[in-house]
Amino acid sequence: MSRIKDIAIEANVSEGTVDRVLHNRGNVSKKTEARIREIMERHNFTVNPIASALAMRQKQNISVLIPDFDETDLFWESPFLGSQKAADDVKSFGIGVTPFKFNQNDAKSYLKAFEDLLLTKPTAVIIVPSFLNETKPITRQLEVLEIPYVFINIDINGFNNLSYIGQDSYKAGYIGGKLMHLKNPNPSEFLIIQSRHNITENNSVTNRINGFNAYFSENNISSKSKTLKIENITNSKETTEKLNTYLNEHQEVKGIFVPSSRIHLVAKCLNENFVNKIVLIGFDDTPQNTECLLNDSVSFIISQKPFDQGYQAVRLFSDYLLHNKVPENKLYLPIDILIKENVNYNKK
Amino acid sequence: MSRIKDIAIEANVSEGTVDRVLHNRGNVSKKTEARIREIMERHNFTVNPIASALAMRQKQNISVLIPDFDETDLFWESPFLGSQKAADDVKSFGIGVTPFKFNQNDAKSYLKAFEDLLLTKPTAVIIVPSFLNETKPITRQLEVLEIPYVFINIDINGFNNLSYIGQDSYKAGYIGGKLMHLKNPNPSEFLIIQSRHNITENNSVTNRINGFNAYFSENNISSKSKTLKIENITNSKETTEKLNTYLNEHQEVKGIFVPSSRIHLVAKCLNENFVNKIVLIGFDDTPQNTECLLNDSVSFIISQKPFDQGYQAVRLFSDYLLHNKVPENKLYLPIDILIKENVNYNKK
DNA sequence: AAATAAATTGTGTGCGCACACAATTTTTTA
DNA sequence: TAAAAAATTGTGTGCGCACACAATTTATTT
Repeated sequence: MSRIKDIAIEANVSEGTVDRVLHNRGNVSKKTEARIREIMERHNFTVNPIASALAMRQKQNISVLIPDFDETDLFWESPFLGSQKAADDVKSFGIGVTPFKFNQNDAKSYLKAFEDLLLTKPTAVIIVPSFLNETKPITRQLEVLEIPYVFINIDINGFNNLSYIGQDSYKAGYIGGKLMHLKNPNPSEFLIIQSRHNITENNSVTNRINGFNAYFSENNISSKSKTLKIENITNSKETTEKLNTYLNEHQEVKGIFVPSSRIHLVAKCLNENFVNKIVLIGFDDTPQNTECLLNDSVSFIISQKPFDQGYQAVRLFSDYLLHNKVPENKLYLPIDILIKENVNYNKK
Repeated sequence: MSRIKDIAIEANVSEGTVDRVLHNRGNVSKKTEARIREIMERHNFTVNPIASALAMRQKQNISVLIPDFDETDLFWESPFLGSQKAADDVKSFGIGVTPFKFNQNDAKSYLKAFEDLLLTKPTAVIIVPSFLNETKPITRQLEVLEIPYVFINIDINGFNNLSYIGQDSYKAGYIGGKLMHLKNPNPSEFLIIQSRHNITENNSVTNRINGFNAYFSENNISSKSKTLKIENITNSKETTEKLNTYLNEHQEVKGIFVPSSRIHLVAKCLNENFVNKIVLIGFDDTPQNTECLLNDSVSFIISQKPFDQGYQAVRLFSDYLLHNKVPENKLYLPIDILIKENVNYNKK
């Protein structure tokens, strides 16, 4: 592998000159620049990233704008851990990764976290765009400063994000429909549960529901679905009451589809007599949901690989910042089908 | 992040001494060694792998002993590509990865490839132990030379391999049983197909079959399975004849389980009139098998993540060689359940 | 106690690159 | 044509570590 020194010798110039054309620093005559470029190309020259990283020392700084997590909702822990793992992988290349957390129920905290973030002068930003309106001014600022950004988990359009990393929600919902049908091959009725939370959150829930329903219509299956809204699904009393009341009144319901990570709440609130009769399908392998698979209260969990979202986003930026590698516009992660028997092999 | 220099200053010694204890080179009095170790631990010191790699220059050399692949059997392409990808990730750390391929039907080529491999003086070896008997002398040589080795894909016991990276075959077969049952909830009869090839190859096929059957017995499901041996499954004529003759004589068969990557051959040879009546479940998302999912001839493919096997093995050794990180004895990869709708998201 | 051997510790160089700064050459101006 | 300015090119240092080699201290022998 040829080094800057080798190129310099062959071009009959000093290493500094090669360095100049390499980094487009200018101040090189067109003639020698052309000569050097030719030699570099001929030798297929690439800088030794190791030596480069060592010389540069922590120059790149990736910031992550991500919802906070606690015991009641651990979902966002995974992307966070993923970004940490990736940070560990790339820290030797002089890339730092700094998380900035916000309350996903409070748009103001989103803006506030971004302010803090901006003060640290990041060279790239990873965003979970929980709030559509507030995301506009944020991305505008980044664009003015020429700081590239990607979205993870929530795929919103009309922005100049370098890439989106996450699930194809529609397809994931579609798979949910297929699995539900698999467990209930005969024409049946299914219940889709929505919570207030889902509405403000993002449109991936909507896409999942559309995908779920599309499976049945596209395949001419006469099964139908209805939607039950539970304002505050984290409130056990409300959920228990609404859910079981509905099911008592609609004995024809054979399955419940929860297009969010809250399937465990539904499983918990379900009356004993329904547990073995109704098929539950939900999203995201949080610890609580995993537990539901293991105790047989939930049949399938569709995972959107949250860990990988964080991990890949950081790696994507590393490649972009270090090697100018332009990523795909959409990086759809695998849609994992988790059951009791394979869920434990997916732990990180 | 503290450097060797910082440790040296605090311990009141030179950098060379710290270096000695760091690499266990000896020639350090117990007293100062203890002092240095204490300081390193307190500061949570780790060497800067970048600087380390730069100083060492390509000293580590990981060799991979892996079956060859061609158009008729692309399975081994994935682990190969995985190792290449990982090689790319770590090459800057001075780690080279060299593949050595053998014919998986020819034990001699296995030994021959190993001979070539040994001549390159590898510092670590990744092995697909296709041949049990021949693996013994191979590993013995490695042990004499104190070269660490791991197995991927095929989990054989009684060796001093640093780790095994691959699938839990039994569990994967068990999941195959569950999926088969899901598609055929009523008591049914299933057919398991074995080829001569499987026998010499490895015991993961056996484990998958055991797992498959275990699902039914453990859950008190009265479905039964029978085994059909097809000597040379790659021979279309033989396969077509044996398969359809059997099925004609056993109309009660509702599903076929192929515990190898050859499900596409079965799908191809299946008579028209059986295609929509019999559920097919197989392993490994090779291009041919993927095609079968997409054209609905196969219901489920269980993937053992062959790409990841190659990738993880190289990464595992990197961590081991560079940071002395001792790996798990068994690194079981996720068991992916692939269907028509999610198979394309798993492409690399 | 001096001489020798052994154990322990210190020093210097290079890995390939980035970047500040110095030196040189070329062009422009007076 | 000499002096000043601009353009171009060269030089040196440090990033943190590995490792060969040199220097020093301590233990052993005569």
